[in-house]
Amino acid sequence: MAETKEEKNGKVGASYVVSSVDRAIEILLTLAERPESGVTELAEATGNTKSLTFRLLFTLERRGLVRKDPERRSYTLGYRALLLGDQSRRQSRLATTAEPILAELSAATRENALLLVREDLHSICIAMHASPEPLRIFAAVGRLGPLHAGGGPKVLLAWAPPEVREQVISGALETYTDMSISDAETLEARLEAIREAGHAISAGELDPNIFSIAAPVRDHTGVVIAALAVNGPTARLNDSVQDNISAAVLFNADRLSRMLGWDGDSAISGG
Amino acid sequence: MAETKEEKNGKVGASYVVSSVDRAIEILLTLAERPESGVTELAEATGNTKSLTFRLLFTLERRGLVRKDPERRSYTLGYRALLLGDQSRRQSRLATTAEPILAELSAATRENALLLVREDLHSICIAMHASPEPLRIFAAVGRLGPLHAGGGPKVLLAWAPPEVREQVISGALETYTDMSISDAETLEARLEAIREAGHAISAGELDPNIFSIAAPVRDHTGVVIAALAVNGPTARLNDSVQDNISAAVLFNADRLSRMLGWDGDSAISGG
DNA sequence: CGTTGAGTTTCATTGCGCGAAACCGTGTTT
DNA sequence: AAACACGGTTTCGCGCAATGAAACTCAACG
Repeated sequence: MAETKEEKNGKVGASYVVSSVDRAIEILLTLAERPESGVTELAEATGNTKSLTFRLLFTLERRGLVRKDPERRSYTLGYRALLLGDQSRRQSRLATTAEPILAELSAATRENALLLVREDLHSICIAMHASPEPLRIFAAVGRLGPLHAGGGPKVLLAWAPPEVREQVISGALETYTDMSISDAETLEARLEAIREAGHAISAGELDPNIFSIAAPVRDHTGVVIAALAVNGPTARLNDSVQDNISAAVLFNADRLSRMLGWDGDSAISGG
Repeated sequence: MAETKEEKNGKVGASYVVSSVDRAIEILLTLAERPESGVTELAEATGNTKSLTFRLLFTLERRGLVRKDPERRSYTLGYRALLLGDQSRRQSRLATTAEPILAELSAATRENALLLVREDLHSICIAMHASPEPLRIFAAVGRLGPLHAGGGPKVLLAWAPPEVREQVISGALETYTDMSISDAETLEARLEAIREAGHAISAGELDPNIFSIAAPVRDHTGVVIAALAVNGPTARLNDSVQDNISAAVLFNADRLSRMLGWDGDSAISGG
């Protein structure tokens, strides 16, 4: 293994990366965030030449991962991408098991219910059920986030292996709002508090108007593998609502853990 | 444009395709069908060398499109693929609009409800709602199928542009069961009948135990852009069920068309 | 009818993708 | 416990395929 993943040097991280493939993926991800882009626009966004961008799009289109708009002036993600997303979900025991729980949790709290996992030094939402309310937080499955801000992410970080915690804590703690934690010691203390309490409650860390309440999900070995979270507009949060949501999140996180084969004690904090 | 897509010659279809990207996509698609594959297995399945397969997987993993199993002996689609699938759906007006209709149609008929579109000479399912029954057809979004077999595909073909129809009809009509249409004239007659009736009913063409009832969906210009279909086990099909499902499919296909801005007459058959 | 800006195509050059083969580490057989 | 088998990983060097630059085409606009 050694340093297959030595990426100290910003974006260069070469080693075994096939660069054309990497650039193609970048185009797909760009297109995911910004549909209806043209060749030139994508070329600029990804920093590649027009010719290359054109050829990559051509390749992707042939496989159905990308689709030309009829009017022939822009590209969008193609229907074949649906297959990848769908199969990815099916292939994840965690995501499929969580689905009904997310539905119930969302119905009970009337807010978004999400399931997050950690991937390297990021959090990623792998499943979600949207709030029934007209005013709701927009969230998308598959998008990367930080580990040091927000309820779900902090839960993941609190129970992450020490070397991960250290890397995050000693790294640059990006601030998103003036509620974001930017100080290493504060963060460490908060994580300890979260482990103690068994869940995290945060508000305004990623966006001033969003709160999030989250609890850890364990696999059959007791390791924390995900965070079950509820988030919504802070406008709807008050003490009694907070207590209700906390209880629901804790209950359902525990239930999910047990569905995954865990039979330990909810109070343990090892990870 | 000219012959950018000249692929007469089987698999070679070169022109603007960046081959490493193409092979990477092939790995993703293989992984979609066959999770938990190892490097060697994938190398054999895709006909590439181990080294190349390894490098491509490495590249894909770095981007989260692929994920190593903890025990380090196999790969699975990664969580980042969820983003592509999800965003692809969101970006498709058709798919998002159809979602509630599929849910209702499935609930009303107690069978799978699907929405299919044509992509070149294939059909592809872009959205579906599964039957509530324990015995149900397994179907996956994003998978390619033929145009000449099955209810939905035949609807797509019936209203496809003439050149597409000709290509399919004059091509090799693969047979899946002994009910599959393998004869050009029979197919042509069936398509005409489908246009006449405004919907298609077929049974056992793709699989001996599956029936399918489908109707066309039109966009605001009146062009047929999709097929709304219900499929299920032939064991549950009888005359009255067939009538009910046909009515429900026709009604909902029309409703969907109108939600997409069509305001013409259901009886027209132009494409 | 010129101009602009997009997408497309050509071309030549060379960097990097690629296959072959050695290497390593783990689990299995004797 | 040594030998084996099998998958994943790494190295190496060749040659071609990926790439950037620039020409070209075509619509849209005025």
